[in-house]
Amino acid sequence: MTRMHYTRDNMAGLLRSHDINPTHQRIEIAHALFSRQEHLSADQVMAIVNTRHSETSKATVYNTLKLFLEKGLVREVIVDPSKVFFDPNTSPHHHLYEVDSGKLSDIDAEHVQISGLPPLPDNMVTEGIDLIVRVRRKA
Amino acid sequence: MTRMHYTRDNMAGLLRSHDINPTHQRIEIAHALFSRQEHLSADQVMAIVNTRHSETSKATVYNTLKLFLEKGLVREVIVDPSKVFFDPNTSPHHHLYEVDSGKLSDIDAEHVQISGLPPLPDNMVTEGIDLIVRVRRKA
DNA sequence: TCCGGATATTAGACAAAGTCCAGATTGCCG
DNA sequence: CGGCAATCTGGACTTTGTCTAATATCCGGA
Repeated sequence: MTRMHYTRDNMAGLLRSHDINPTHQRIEIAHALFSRQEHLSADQVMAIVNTRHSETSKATVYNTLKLFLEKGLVREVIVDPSKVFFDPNTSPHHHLYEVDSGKLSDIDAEHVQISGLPPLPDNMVTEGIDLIVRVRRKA
Repeated sequence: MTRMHYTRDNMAGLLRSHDINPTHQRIEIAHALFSRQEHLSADQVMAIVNTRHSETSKATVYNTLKLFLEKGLVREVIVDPSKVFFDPNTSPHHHLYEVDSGKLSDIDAEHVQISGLPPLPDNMVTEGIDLIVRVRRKA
């Protein structure tokens, strides 16, 4: 996979390719997530987008992140009871969570094997498997 | 493992064995969790404990659940962004989460193998590995 | 028994994350 | 330009959880 530049223009294309109407606010929010390639909470996204002067309302940030989620542009990572993180990396991967610092990083799923899971009932489909390794700094 | 009765008297013993002073409120909260053997949120615990007449304050419910957590009597399950579940089953196991209904059930860890996780940095220790299988009812 | 300190509990104010709504803006198409 | 649909907005609201200062309970010793 070639390294690409996450310019605002490219964001517009990315949004369109996911069937999302690329408005100014949506482009800024996508840019915040993708240019950093980091896990961000809604709060953090709002702070980034509104650094210079307030441009985007809280409601829009939440609506947009939910929209991105539905359209498969980002993933939701639930590791901290107090806030949800949004992950611009949608390729299969797991997470490493440092409980004291709150730092969250990716674990490539490529070499991780999970076996022995019991079969699901017929009327159920797997939506996703989340593997979270919680670590702590040694005393 | 023999089936046991989760009487309030047995709860007192259980608390003592975990180095917890068995007060009336703590016994009631432990009883709510262990007699049901279910995943309960703080809200649900409070509702159960206060069914007949209000007996236990919100602060005490939260304090007590946090205490149980520290003492290793229960586990915390973070699957729903809006609330934390407390799990009286502390033996190694994973979770199955039905996203539409919010129903949460256990997956015994005995036959599940997870391999290929990358090594941790030297100064880190694993606190726990959470595996959550998210399922949805077929359309 | 009574006292004193340590431990627990409480009500209610507070904080943070997220939702909701009704009105204002924007952008597009004829 | 006029109108419609989609989007955005401020702000009120809800929910989950925390904090604090005051009160209650428990227990050991004199």
